[in-house]
Amino acid sequence: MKKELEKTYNPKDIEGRLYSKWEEKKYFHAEVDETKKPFTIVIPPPNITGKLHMGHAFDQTLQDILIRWKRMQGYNALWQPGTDHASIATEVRITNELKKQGIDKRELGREKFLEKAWEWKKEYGGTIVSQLKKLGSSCDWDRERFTMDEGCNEAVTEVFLKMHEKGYIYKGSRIVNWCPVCKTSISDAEVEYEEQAGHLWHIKYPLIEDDGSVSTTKFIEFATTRPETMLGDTAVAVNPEDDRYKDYRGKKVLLPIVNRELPIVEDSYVDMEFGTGVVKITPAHDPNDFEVGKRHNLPEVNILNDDATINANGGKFEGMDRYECREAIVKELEEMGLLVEIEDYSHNVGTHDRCHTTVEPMIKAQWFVKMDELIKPAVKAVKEGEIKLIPPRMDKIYYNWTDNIRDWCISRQLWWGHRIPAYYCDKCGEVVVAKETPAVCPKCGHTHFTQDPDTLDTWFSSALWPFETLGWPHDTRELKYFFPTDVLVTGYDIIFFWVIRMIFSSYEQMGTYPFKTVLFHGLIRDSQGRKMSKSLGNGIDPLEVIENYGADALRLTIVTGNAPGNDMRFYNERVENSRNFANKVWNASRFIMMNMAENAPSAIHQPMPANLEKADKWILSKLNKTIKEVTENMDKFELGIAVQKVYDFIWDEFCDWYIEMVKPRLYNSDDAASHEAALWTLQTVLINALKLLHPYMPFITEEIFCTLQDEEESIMISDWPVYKDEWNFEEDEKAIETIKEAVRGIRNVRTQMNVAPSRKAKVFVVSDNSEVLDIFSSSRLFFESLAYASESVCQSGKDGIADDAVSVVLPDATVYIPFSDLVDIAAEIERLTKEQKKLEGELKRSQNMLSNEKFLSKAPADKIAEEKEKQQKYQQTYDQITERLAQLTK
RNA sequence: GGGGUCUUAGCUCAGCUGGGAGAGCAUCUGCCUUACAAGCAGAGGGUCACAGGUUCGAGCCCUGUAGGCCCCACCA
Repeated sequence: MKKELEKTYNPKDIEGRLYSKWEEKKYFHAEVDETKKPFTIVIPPPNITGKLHMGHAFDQTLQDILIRWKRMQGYNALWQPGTDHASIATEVRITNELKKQGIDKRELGREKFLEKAWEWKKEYGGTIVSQLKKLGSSCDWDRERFTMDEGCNEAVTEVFLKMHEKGYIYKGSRIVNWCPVCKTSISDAEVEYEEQAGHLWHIKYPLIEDDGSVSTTKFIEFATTRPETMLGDTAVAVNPEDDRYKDYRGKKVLLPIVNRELPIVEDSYVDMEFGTGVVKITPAHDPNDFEVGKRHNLPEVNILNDDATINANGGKFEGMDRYECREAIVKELEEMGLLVEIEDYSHNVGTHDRCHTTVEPMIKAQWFVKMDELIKPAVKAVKEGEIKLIPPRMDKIYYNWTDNIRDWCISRQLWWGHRIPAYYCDKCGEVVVAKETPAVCPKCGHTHFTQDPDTLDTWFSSALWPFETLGWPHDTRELKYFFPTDVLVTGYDIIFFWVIRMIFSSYEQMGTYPFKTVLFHGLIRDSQGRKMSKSLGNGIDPLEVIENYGADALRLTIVTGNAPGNDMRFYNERVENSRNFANKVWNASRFIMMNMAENAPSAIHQPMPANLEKADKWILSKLNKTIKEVTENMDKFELGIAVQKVYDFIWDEFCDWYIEMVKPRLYNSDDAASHEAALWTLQTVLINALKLLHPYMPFITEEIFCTLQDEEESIMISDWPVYKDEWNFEEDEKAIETIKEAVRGIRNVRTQMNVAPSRKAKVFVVSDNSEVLDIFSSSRLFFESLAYASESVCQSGKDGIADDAVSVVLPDATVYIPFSDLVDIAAEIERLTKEQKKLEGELKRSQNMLSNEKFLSKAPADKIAEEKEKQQKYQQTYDQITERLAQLTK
């Protein structure tokens, strides 16, 4: 039974229904099948705290396009989905929720807190998944994973143990970035630098004379942006080359307020050009000073509590907030006459990327991953092309990071996360790294242990994502079959956080790469090119876009006109255009269905009719080329170019030309064979075009496909079109192009002359070439309708054509349209002269090239042939115009 | 300081291995032509930032200049 499409395209009516159908039919599900080639993508797991944003939409669309395309090509396509526990983001969120209920996290205690967190995860963790589904994502939801599920925990523990054994994981007291609000250390990658207006306080410390007295005349002056850290100063430093301070060598200064004697040390770290060339050294609260302290054996005085208030080492300032203390100290120094000046100073301040609190460098005992050895295979993989980054410029960004790699701080002072599998003997403090609490201390034989309270950086578990989701550390069939994966799609903003860490983790644990290709995309920005952010309130909600325009329109917008790795500006006009295209496809399909006979079997499975007409062959040939090119572009991940070609083919060639060409045949059922041929072609081309479009616009293509031919279950499991030799019709392509050229010329002339569209005119096609005449006469039916002709006459001479007829000159024919009442010979001459001038220029360019011996000897043969052909066309057209002008001026 | 990247039509952007500059939106003109006014037909609009170089040939490759953006490191 023939079904019908709704009169108007309404995405809301179809999208939800089709997605449910796909899920029910298990089209997204992939099972190990040795007879088929696998194609695997693992999802960048969205945070469970997350709400769908444009970044997800970008990610998801690209992945879904690839997965759907490969599935249609016959691959066993698995898109492995899951979500991320996002330790800090989630913990902060839950802590705040509790606070609203008047519950303090610490008072609640770890166990109760985790219970709440899991409850929260259960309730909200599914939100993001249901939102991803709205985009049409064909993930294998049966295989959904969570970075903190049992399997992932097993994987994490396994990796921690192995790496600890190899010495890649160690515990050490180092300067770490400390967030005083989240009260945890964070990795270097999580620090975001912000330009902030601040001050440079010029301060001086008095010199201590040889006799031990404090000088009232000699001072060492320097500048600092953080005066409160003077409480932790344990030296001042100068450059050993700096002659200005050669008399101060080996001497001491007095730290005011605290009254501690500080040595003057010499260290090449000090930049002589900056300020006075003196730096105060606070080893416990500055990474550089920490290094200086190590070199000179300076004491480390920690002055801060975990919430960035001053601790007991700050003496009378104890309990003050760091900024409060800053003011108090400056005031006191001023009173003592030790404050030289205050200078406005803008500088970069490190902040926590999650809460934007200014981080404090602090010395803490933390767990680290030693990077120097681990990173080596990851560098090699990209250098030798085992892993391909797209676009290629990402290589350099990648190396820029790997070349400057530092050890990775992986411990977090949080509760929501994978707990570090390290146990401390309650008696002797011995550290045992193990899967479970050890029974007996290997050192002292004690039997009570306390587990390390810290959890691991979220990215520690995400780094294992490509293989832990497939069952590792167990040797599963899935792992053997689907791993290594094929493509990773993600934004360039997490190349350091995630991509690199997955690569080195995979080489370390699996001995091979995690994916062959990484397809990077950029950021989606607002219409003014600004980053979308909560504070600016300029974010565009993808769900709202879907609501207004449909998921297909959103997807098309995201992929159109974007080259890999580039940012894109997003605004509604672009989505509107996509929606209009969807509407175009819808209506063209509706038109074709309207012309199909009731109860007639769809033509798709009929063999190609023997009596295809020129126009039919032309569009088939065009389709054939489009199939070839689109597939090639997709093979190279040039999705923006590929979809543009599908768009142009459907709108320009198929809708604007072919459908218009066949209308007379459809409306006239006298010639049944011609009618059938047109219908067969319309359906064949439509179905194939829909298939090409399906990865980009899954819903609308499915709806049309199923309505058009209900014997097929779904377009998403149909075969991807392939180039067919029997669809290649070079001659017919050329013939139709000639007619198109004539039609365009006629329309053009009519517009210029202000001829009402309703006014039809007789058209004469004159040519010496009988083949050309044949083309026009055999295409008479549609040529006349497209060219607003009342009738068309093909002839070899000018018999019967008024001398003052308007002419459209083609390379091998001239079309005459007699408009006795509209003719303005002067205007006609002007128009033709203009055209002639244009051609003259083209001819000149062509002739110059062809008379250039170097071009002839060096250019490839096909380029030369192409140019010769062009020149011939120009010459023919030029000659005819000349002749025509001679007639008119006679 | 190190690295990356961009500069193409009024706007937003494509332009694949070098071979006569494209799209969408906007503008102008004419059309409700029985698939589509979310449409159709036509038009205008670009020294491809600038200066050199390589090449028979450069928007594309190389060097430099100017301006914009991004990332990394961070100097107190």
